Amino acid sequence: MPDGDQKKPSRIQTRNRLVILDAALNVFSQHGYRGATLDQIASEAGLSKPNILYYFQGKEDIHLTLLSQLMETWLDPLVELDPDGDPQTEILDYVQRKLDMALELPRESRLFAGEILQGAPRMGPHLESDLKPLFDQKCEVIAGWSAAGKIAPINPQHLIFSIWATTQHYADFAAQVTVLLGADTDPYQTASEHLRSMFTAILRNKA
Amino acid sequence: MPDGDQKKPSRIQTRNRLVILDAALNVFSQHGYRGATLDQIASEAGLSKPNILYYFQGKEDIHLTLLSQLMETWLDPLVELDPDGDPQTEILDYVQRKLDMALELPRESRLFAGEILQGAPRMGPHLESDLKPLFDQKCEVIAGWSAAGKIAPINPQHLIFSIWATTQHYADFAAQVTVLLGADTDPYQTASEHLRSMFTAILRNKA
DNA sequence: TCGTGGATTTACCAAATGGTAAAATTTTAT
DNA sequence: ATAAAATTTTACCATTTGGTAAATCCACGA
Repeated sequence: MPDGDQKKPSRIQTRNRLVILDAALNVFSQHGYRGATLDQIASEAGLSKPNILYYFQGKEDIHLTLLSQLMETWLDPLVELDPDGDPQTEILDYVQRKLDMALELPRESRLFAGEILQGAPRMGPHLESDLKPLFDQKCEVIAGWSAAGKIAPINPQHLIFSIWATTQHYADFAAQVTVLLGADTDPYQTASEHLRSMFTAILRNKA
Repeated sequence: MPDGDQKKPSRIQTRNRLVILDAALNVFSQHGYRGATLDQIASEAGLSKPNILYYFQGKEDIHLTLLSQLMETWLDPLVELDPDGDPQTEILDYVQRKLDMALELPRESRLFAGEILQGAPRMGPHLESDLKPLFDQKCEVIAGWSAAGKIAPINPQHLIFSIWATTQHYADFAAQVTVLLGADTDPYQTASEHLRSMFTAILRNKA
């Protein structure tokens, strides 16, 4: 009997929890936490509302589960940034990985964006405990490269912000991008080229 | 008797409509359209719920009014980009105006971001009719500068996306920025310098 | 000062919301 | 096959939601 189950989950449990989380990702990423309803999640999951509450303790539990799972995926591209690799390559590859992730997981990107937009009320602690240490660590790596003259002098913190902003923009603001580029245009190719050329210029910059 | 009033508004009307819109901006920008409640808006405005519905036809009317008013303000910095000015100066000044606006009007930035994040269900038409023509026009200006060799070769559409993304990031993701930079650090000065140096590098780029 | 129309409050309402209890059904191990 | 456990459904419930009707209050010009 699930909810706060300790034993290993049955096949049904595993399947239904996945189905519910997938449905919840659709709804939460589209309407935000307060705008999402259990009925909508239930309907999208093809289950009854009480059935959903059999697998999760409540609305907040579902949301929190999604955010926790997402955090790992989300930090992954930054984790892979290798202090011993070639600086230029490492950063450009990081940009590419972030862009790929935004385009492959737009719902996740929007869920994250929505939570931050609302002041991270349910994710503040995760930011402090998971994101900040990694961020600080990688900032030092980039600062080291910068100091050693391997890349242009640059503020590492704001560089990372710029990478996040420009890549996630294509997921979070997809509705706007689509209108402005035309529904037929696929932004991926051009976006990828633009970002590569842009961050190349920044890392080369001599002033 | 207001609501869809035709005659010129009284002092009380003007004041209360402003108070309501300000309160609504707080609530909508923090919780999104569906997550916002009339009770909350009323409470924040210091008025009763029926009193609010005396001035606006309903929740959607308030939201729509906010978005319409916002659109003008939001396009303004781009309107000011002068085709006859010095390209480098014009673009860097545009970046600066966008950053200033994000830091001075964070609620407006978040309201806008939230609406786009949710697929622009109530603003799609405005994007097509107001934003797109201006966007296309300014893209051609930049493309002209690029073709004339006055700035580096660059994709104008994605350049503008990058400007929007990097500047609005400081308003929309303020919760994250605050955690990562430390609550005591004021991001404005460093962000401004970073963005100026970054976009300078891009516009100078020879490849 | 008094009437009139604008402004506000009180008292509601139907629908939707997150959630629960318990009965009914299905799965699983024996 | 059958009992026990896991799963799902049915029938609710209290609260909140957007919104309305009507009574009341109040400002202000004649």
